[in-house]
Amino acid sequence: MLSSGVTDVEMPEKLTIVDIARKAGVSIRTVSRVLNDSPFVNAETRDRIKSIIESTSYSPNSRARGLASNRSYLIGLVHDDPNGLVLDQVQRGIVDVCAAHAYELVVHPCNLKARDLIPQVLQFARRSRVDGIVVLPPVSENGALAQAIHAAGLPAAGIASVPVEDFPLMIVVNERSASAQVASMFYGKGHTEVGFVSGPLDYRSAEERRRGFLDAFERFGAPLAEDKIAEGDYSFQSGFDAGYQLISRNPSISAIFASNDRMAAGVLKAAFKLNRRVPHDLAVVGFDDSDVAGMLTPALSSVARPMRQLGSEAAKWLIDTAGVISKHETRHIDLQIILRESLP
Amino acid sequence: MLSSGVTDVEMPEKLTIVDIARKAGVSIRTVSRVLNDSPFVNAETRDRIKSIIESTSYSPNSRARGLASNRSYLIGLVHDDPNGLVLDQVQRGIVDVCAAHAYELVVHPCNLKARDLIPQVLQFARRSRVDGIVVLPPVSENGALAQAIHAAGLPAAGIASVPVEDFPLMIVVNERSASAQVASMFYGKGHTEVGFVSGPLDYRSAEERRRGFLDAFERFGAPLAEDKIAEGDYSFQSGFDAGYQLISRNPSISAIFASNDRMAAGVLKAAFKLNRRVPHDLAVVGFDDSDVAGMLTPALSSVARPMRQLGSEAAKWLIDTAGVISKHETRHIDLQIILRESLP
DNA sequence: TTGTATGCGTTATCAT
DNA sequence: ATGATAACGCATACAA
Repeated sequence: MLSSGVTDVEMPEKLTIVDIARKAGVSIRTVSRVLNDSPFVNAETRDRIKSIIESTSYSPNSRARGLASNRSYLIGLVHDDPNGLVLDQVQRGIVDVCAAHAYELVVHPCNLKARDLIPQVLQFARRSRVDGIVVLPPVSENGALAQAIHAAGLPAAGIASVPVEDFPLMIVVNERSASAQVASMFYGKGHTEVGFVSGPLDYRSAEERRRGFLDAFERFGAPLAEDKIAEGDYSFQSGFDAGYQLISRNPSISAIFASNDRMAAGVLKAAFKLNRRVPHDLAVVGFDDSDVAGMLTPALSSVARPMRQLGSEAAKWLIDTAGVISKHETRHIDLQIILRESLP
Repeated sequence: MLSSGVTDVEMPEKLTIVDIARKAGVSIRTVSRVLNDSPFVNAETRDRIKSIIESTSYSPNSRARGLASNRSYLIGLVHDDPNGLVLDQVQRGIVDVCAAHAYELVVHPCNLKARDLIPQVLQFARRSRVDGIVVLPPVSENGALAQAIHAAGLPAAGIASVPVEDFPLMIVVNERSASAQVASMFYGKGHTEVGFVSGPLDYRSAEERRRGFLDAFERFGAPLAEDKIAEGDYSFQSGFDAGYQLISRNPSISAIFASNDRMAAGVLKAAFKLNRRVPHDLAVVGFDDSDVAGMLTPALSSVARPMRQLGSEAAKWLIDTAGVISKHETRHIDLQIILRESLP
């Protein structure tokens, strides 16, 4: 079976549970007990076996394990184009937890706009036989997908800005309230004439951020006029266009909140073109606290989501419940605004 | 075995090869042949079985498959902190290929500076039993790790700026020559007084980029003086410091090449602080063509690596060779410079 | 507390 | 061209 290629040197022969059992002079059943932390093992026996396992580089074959126990020890991650920083952080958060439980992380980048998104994701789950999946926004906002996942009996943790039914674990990132906080900061610092760059309104996150910000200003008795609101599509260019429009049409504007960092970067550029100095003439705040925030000139203040922690939480829940889901659970996460140069 | 939790609705019963065999009125051996594209099957029988598989949502259990064939159908990705864009692109590139071959991608973010990096990576490979791994820079630059991986008999594809021995497939990204191209562009556009911001010289990539750029200017007969070279650590702040120093000490400088986009962003900021207009007074070029490049003001020209394609190539090789490595192979990849506003 | 034996869903050897 | 059947490495019902 093994190849005879040139690289096929004496690679350490694969040990099995049988080898360990023989070395320890016990049956494989006992070794299995030790591997699975069964309490019904003589302490001394357990220690002996454990030390043997330590000294050899034995690692139980998770495929065999999964085959016997009907689990895969795999967690899936389904996402589409979050900014890179988010992706890295989430993955690390998940792996942090996985490593401690001998689980692995399988990733499935997908295309939110694809017609066959749902069958694709389901097929991924079937093929890989992951024990559960973590779904990131904006994919997580797709209710039909969540429903399909649920119907397939696949444990899933959704991370989104609003509760999405059908996710057994729903981690709701409180973007609306964070956006309201941005409004408060603006208002508190004396910005009464402000602009808002919305994301595409078919994204729930965009809607949340919008409502949070606009409603707050209404409560302050200073609702934004139509011409102080622009809709972008989360792209840099759309942010530039929106910013350019807002600023040139409303010379009195002293602050702009953009629904993500990309668009905020576009606003900064528009301000530059229009000779507005940030933050002197115009304060700007973005959303995501992505990689770029600190690299822009001026550095961008932004709303941060603790993605690594969220990844860990989701993974921990999936592993702990081990497929036995007794009831759905919703958690709410509050966000923090990272202040940099663009909002003094 | 199955839980009785509330979510445990009628989930589509799992079909096995036995079910398919029965439906088709053949033995499982024949179904297995079809699944593995064996030529020794009657065309008609094959079609019948295939259509049955299509109509049911049967998907072979890769765990059982792996157990029997001693493969996992898993590809591992080992990396540490490339910029997020790189990560997403590489993962998509790998998954593109994996999906077509019923493989999955398992990720292992690690810490390059960790003392136990090597045992950690090896343990990851043992535990997950991946069939092969892709190692991204800068982790791939660690020769000792490559050696250990090789000694463990684990098929691996390394992506780095220089050939690293012991990687059966070595994809060398020609960063030196790309950097020389940047030098040529500078020189061709009349920039003779230029600055260079190097990465930390214990990174091979930093060394390559440095050599490429500096050597080129030597060949032009315009070698850079010491005070036109600064060393950063790939961070934004170090780029700012380096840029500030270079510009203030050398008022005549008309172009700066920074070894990555983060530092280039810092240079842009330094230029801004020192009232140099980019690109009018100062041209700037970065490296990575990361997410930020297009979002900076002015937009940053940068050297791009085709990470998605590289991911695909690496995965394809790992899957095609299927563990049977007859000889080591080295491929060279040329890069492209993406021109934006910062280099007119 | 420990061991025996069966089965998980495939692949692959050996028949036929 | 097709079919029994023994692995593969482990978990677990059942015995002891």
